[in-house]
Amino acid sequence: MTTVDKALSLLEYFSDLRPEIGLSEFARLSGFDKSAALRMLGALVRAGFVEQDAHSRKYRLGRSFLRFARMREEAFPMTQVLRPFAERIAVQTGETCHIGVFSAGTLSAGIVVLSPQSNRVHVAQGLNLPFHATASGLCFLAFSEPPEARRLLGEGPLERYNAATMTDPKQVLSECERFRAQGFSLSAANFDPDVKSVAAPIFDAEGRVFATMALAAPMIRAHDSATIENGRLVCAAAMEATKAFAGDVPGWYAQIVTSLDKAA
Amino acid sequence: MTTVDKALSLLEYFSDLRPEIGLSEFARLSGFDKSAALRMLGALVRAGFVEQDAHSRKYRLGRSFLRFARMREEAFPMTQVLRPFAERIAVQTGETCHIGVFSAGTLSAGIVVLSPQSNRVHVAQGLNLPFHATASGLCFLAFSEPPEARRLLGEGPLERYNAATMTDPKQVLSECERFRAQGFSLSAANFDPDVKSVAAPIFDAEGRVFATMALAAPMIRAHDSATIENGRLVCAAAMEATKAFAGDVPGWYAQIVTSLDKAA
DNA sequence: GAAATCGGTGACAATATCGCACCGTCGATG
DNA sequence: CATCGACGGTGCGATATTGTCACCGATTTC
Repeated sequence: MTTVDKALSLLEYFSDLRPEIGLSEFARLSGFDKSAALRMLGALVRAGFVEQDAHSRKYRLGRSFLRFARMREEAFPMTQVLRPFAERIAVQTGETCHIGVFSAGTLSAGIVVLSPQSNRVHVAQGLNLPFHATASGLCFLAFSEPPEARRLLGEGPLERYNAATMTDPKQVLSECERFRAQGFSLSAANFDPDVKSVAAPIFDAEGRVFATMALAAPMIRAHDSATIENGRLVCAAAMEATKAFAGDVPGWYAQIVTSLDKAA
Repeated sequence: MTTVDKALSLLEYFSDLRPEIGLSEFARLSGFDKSAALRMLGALVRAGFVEQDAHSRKYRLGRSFLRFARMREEAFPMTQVLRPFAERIAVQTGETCHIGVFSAGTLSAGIVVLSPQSNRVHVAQGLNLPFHATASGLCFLAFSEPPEARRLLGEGPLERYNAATMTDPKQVLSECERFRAQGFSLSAANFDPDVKSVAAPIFDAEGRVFATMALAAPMIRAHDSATIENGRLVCAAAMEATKAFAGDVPGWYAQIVTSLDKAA
């Protein structure tokens, strides 16, 4: 682990719930010495990645992110390209659609299109999507390389969100095998007790999954036939999205999707 | 200069014109050895700040910026708060308004609201605003601490964009003194030969300028009386924006603005 | 008003980084 | 089609940066 890794890892402690962090707090969270943390924070401040409140002396994310995010979207318009697919399928199915984007070890809701219905599932923009307890997360694991999937899950036991949450990594991985064969993942009440979701993978130019498209329905509407149909639709939409993004759909995956279509 | 500084400085070589950079190119641009550049890039890749095209092996900005930019806006909604002020003044004056945001040594157009008129000045989102040749840049210098301003300008000679561009730092700084006393900056044909602009400072919670609000008009509409009126309006709007952002308007600056209003 | 916690500093031993030589590969050029 | 140059990337010893700990004054807590 280089010093740069360590410095950048500090940023991961920020979240919607913890938008400001003090020096000692950083040291405690990261296990680094205060003096080391301070030096790294200094560099992050100089680069504009964090800024310090002059009064409270706490640190928060800096302005540079806005600048670089804009440049990235300009050069490589991922959000713009993927959003229309999420919009279309949200209207088509009447359910909330979100796209989970993987970066630096975490999967989060990068694009959210809420269902047009009044009884709908709400997903907050930027919400963290745990790998073992959401359709998006399970889908990501299912279509990642198995060693990578194991690494992301860790040793376990996994955090429990409610009664149906799977907490054993082994169980999660075996479920993932099923999802991989089936083309999309399923999650019923693993995260939110009243929500049932399906998710399909979006691949990058190297044929690696980097995002997932998910449909989340209130349990009351999620009878089996609707769920299967949603699965089929989300697979088709995710595959189209992959192509629009200049991604590479692996041949074996395209086959699964076409056979799903034939079955319908 | 710590290693973290060096690693993060690599990101500054990306731009709209140079969205992808190879390893040797990085080494040449930065002056670091290839091996050192590679190690730093590795850390940036692991953190999701750059990603590598598997085919061309070139590097580009990564997905993490989207995630952090969203978190920053969520916790600290700068863009959302400032935009309405730019919109209002663009309608009021009929000219293009942009807000220049400073981060990591550069000023760039973070918010742009184009004039409703058909003959209007176009400013690209994210455009770099040179300190010595734009109203925004001059305004930023004028209201920064003088040593900071000198540091940002460098030794000179400054880049020339056309005949009217000031290329001597001394000249620029003396102009800035005038702007500081007057409350807003002026730039006629310094950057674009057919554009005349005014800009006023937006202050952070510590009373330091961190952004500028600028109005840019086609030369044909920019007679003296219109320019002075635009200056007055942009000062008032920038001051309101500062307050909405929980910024601290220095007393002496508020005085200048009220005396401008009285004169009108 | 004493104790704990805060942000931050300084210095030395420990360790990661710098810089160089070198490798295999690719694409252009004669 | 052989050569050349530029590419991305590797391995290693000399060396500069980092980790660690003691300590500082200022605030906050009790």
